[in-house]
Amino acid sequence: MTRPSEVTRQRILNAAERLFAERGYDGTSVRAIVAKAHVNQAAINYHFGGKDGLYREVLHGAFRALTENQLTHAQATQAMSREEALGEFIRRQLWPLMSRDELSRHLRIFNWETVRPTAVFRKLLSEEAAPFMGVAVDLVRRFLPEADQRTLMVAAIWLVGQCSVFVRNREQLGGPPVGLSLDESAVESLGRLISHWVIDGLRQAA
Amino acid sequence: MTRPSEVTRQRILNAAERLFAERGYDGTSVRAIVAKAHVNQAAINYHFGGKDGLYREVLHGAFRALTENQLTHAQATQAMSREEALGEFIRRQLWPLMSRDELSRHLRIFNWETVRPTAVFRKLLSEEAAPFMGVAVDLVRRFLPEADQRTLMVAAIWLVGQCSVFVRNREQLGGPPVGLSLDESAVESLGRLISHWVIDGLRQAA
DNA sequence: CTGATTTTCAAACTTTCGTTTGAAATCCAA
DNA sequence: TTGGATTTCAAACGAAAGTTTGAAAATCAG
Repeated sequence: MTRPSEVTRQRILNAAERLFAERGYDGTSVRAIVAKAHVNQAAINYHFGGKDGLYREVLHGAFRALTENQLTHAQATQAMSREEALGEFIRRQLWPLMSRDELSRHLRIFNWETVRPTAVFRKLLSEEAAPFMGVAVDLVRRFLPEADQRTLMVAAIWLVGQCSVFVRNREQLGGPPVGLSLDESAVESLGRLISHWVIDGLRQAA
Repeated sequence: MTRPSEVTRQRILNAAERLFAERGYDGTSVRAIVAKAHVNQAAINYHFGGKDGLYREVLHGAFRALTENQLTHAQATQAMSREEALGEFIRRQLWPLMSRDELSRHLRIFNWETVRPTAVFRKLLSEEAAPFMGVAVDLVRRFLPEADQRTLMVAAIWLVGQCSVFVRNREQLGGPPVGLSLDESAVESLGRLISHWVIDGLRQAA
């Protein structure tokens, strides 16, 4: 295990993550990656066994970072009231709107996968997404204590989706015909609005 | 204008729409399209001036069909109560879950554009999406008559996004760890749940 | 039917893709 | 320092991409 080779690996991973997030797997060429990473053409095949292996590694990294981010903050919300916890959850969902570059990048990679899931991604999801969904289920359960398993699951997915339309389309929302500004204070008020609607919706439903 | 050439055009458009929806622009080769359409390799360049021109045409067609579908049904909801109208809106948003193949295909093409918008798509959106958003704005205005322009717009986008998480991820939701069945009756009850939460959320907010 | 126009076709062209190759350079334990 | 292993490098390979070409076929007005 030599150290200098590790910086090459890391340079490739870093460049690849950015390009895969920006242009997707098909839209990213190996030559574009090695150019951005300032490494040799053959380095990808040497270190990762090919474009596929590199992508697999990037995907794993993004997934690890995202779940880690979610789960660490989930503990903090245990002590809050259900309304505070939900507001906090939604605010964190809106984080990518505020130039959280790394987070946004990881989400973007997932967005590509949403359109056309890779086998690798499907496996990753089915094996390791349970804790992530568990956080959302626990959250809605505090509003719907009597609901059955299926309703809880639907509510959890619904909750996760509340912000995604804003996060996913933030570029388009800025221009016509919407013209929604999304600076820091705008995102704050957006979070308040969504929290308000969601809390009232779930409260009544109980 | 000769008629036989029109069937070639149409065969190409049909095959291309399916493949672009399934695999995206980059993932679809000209050779795959002509094979599916049973036409000659050069036909795409002859009739559409290239892969780009063909994609442009497919995108326009999908957009036209979607807005048309939305606007014709919007008139029918004018006579309903605001709750009925909203329930109807949400039910229609869930349509693609129930094997509305053509609709699903058009939506899928848009989903690819959401990840990485084409210049063509951006132009299309900024010039022709206003009536579409208008329907949603009119709908939420009946719940929030006193709200300002920006709040209405946010609420409209929020409303449109209510179902997209289910529609967009329907493949993954079937498998672990979620295991959500989405047959006809399940989609019905899903629509009722979402309508319930949204109506209560907006009603309280007023 | 005739002749000009439109449309189809097989084949080849150019470029770009991911990958392979084998030698040169570098590294590190002994 | 030395010698074997690891890592880098420039170059080339074969496959697949989008496009072009020019002749053959089909079409339609007159």
